[in-house]
Amino acid sequence: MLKRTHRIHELNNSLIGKEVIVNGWVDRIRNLGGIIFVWVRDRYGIVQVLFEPESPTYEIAKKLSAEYVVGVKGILRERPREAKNADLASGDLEILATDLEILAESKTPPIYINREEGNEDIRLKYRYLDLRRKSLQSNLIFRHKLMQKTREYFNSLDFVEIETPYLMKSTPEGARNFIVPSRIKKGTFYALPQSPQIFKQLLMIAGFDRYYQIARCFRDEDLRADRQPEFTQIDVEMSFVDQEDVQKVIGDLVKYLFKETLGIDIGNVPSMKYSDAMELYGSDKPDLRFGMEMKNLTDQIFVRNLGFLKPSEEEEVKMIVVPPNEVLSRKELDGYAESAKSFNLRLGWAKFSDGKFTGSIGKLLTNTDLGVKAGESVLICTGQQNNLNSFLGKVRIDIANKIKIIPDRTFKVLWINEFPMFEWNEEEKRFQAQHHPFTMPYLEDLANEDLSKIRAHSYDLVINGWEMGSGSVRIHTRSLQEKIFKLIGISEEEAKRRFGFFLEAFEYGAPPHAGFAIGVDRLVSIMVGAPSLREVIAFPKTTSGTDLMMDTPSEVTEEQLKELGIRLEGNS
RNA sequence: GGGGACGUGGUGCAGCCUGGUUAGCAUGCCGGUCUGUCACACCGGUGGUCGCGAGUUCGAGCCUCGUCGUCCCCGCCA
Repeated sequence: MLKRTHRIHELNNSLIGKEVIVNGWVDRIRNLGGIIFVWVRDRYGIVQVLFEPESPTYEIAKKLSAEYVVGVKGILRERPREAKNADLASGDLEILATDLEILAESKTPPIYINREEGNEDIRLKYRYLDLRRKSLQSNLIFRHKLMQKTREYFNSLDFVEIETPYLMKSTPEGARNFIVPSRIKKGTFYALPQSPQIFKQLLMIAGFDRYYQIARCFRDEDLRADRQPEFTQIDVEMSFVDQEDVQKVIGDLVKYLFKETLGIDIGNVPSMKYSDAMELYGSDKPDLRFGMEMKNLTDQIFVRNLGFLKPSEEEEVKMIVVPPNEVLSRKELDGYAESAKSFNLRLGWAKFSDGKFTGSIGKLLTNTDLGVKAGESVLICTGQQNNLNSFLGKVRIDIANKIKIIPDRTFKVLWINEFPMFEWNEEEKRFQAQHHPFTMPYLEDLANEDLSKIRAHSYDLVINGWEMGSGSVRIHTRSLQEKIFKLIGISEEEAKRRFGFFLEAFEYGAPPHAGFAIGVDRLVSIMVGAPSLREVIAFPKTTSGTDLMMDTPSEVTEEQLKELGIRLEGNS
């Protein structure tokens, strides 16, 4: 075998005149009749190889086709001045072939390796070919670098990386678990972890003090562009710390990662209260790359005269101001008013130009009340607070996308603090933990009769409108943990049955602790500008949770089922 | 669970609204000409169960219904 002497990026001017061997895949062939140019590609780059008719390799070279694997021996030389290619890193050089070995042939590939096109189902079916593409390779290499920098960062702060089990116990609340049947104890099941939450808390109780892990997590829920059934988290837990300490460590990590991988200084990460985020942006993950914050007009006198927009006692009135643009048509603005109705909201709009307002509520407005600039439009919406916030929050983002005011390659990172401890589950008619039931509530709020008013020491990291991770201060006493279980309707017996070991652990000296977890897939996606998580995962699943390459999930044999003591319903 | 978009030679798309003769374009692939190309060029050729099933019709890639798959969204995802 012609074994390589150099990887392609290592070829440079100092090697001109020397004999080199490269290994790689045939990327492109240009056969000019008398002379054949072949681009050979490896992980590091592309180099042009030249086959001349006089060479004994010429006849072999004629057999080459796309994606053949080759070893090429030849003399590295400078290209003639007029034949240099500035688009190629090795464009000043070429290899004059003296020997060629075909290491593997290839069928005509079903996707083009060197073009950014192709339907995703075919790309996923032939993922090993898709992964030959530059964009995917650089995404995965970026991801590798980010994980290495993460380890470097935590190691330097005396964190210990500890693995936790993938076969564990089903947890209450939250996402559906993937279930794994036990063969040895028929009729019983493991669950794959939604996160290593309980284990990392136990590690704190064990005294490890500072733990991290780059951990796989599993959630059996419906998928989206930003959700895979298995995903990776940078999981962190610390003892003898408060919220600020954790945010400092994580904030510095994110800052370090941006600096080390992209060379971007994101500055220190600012904080915002959950209630402010909802009030200003209608979202607990606000995108701060652009303005258009919501303005609350409820207490302004003039809204009493806004006709159908006049608020009732329990309603609010909010406005967003849209910068001058040529994009938003009357029809589109009317469209927002129309969709507002389906959320039990009332919306009117007007554009300010030539000193007056035009539009659905133009006649009702004066600029002494609003103070907008020429060319700006306003959308004013009235209704029940929660609906109003989430609706206008979505409209804000929708409009910003349409009028293209969201800057590219900009990263706005922030903390959202003081989340509500509980949220109402309408289906089950009970409160449940908004973060998870191990979260420390604000103790001064606990006396509150209205559970929705109790704040939690939980916090999210948000980048550009994406939830990038979340964490909390944890409960570390049995009595408080039991109290929280009770509040969310987990009975004492159930708590004991499912978490007895955990509650017991609190009785043997549990230190105050807090932690966080960052979604690696999302972080990498946003940093490389990938439109979907599938672009930063080597072997992702489709939105229906299947792997098109392996064709799984798939059936198992009768024998396998029998061993597990499982019988399928129906005739399958 | 619900809504929407898409499914046509190996690949990417057009054709569907308004049903009618050999399903078109690009690229790939095969053959030929060509000694400085770089998405080489030029000439010739090859390649299609129009996702699958049913229905309407004299006739379906096109209309209808169902079904499967991919993608996006809502629910869901502590």
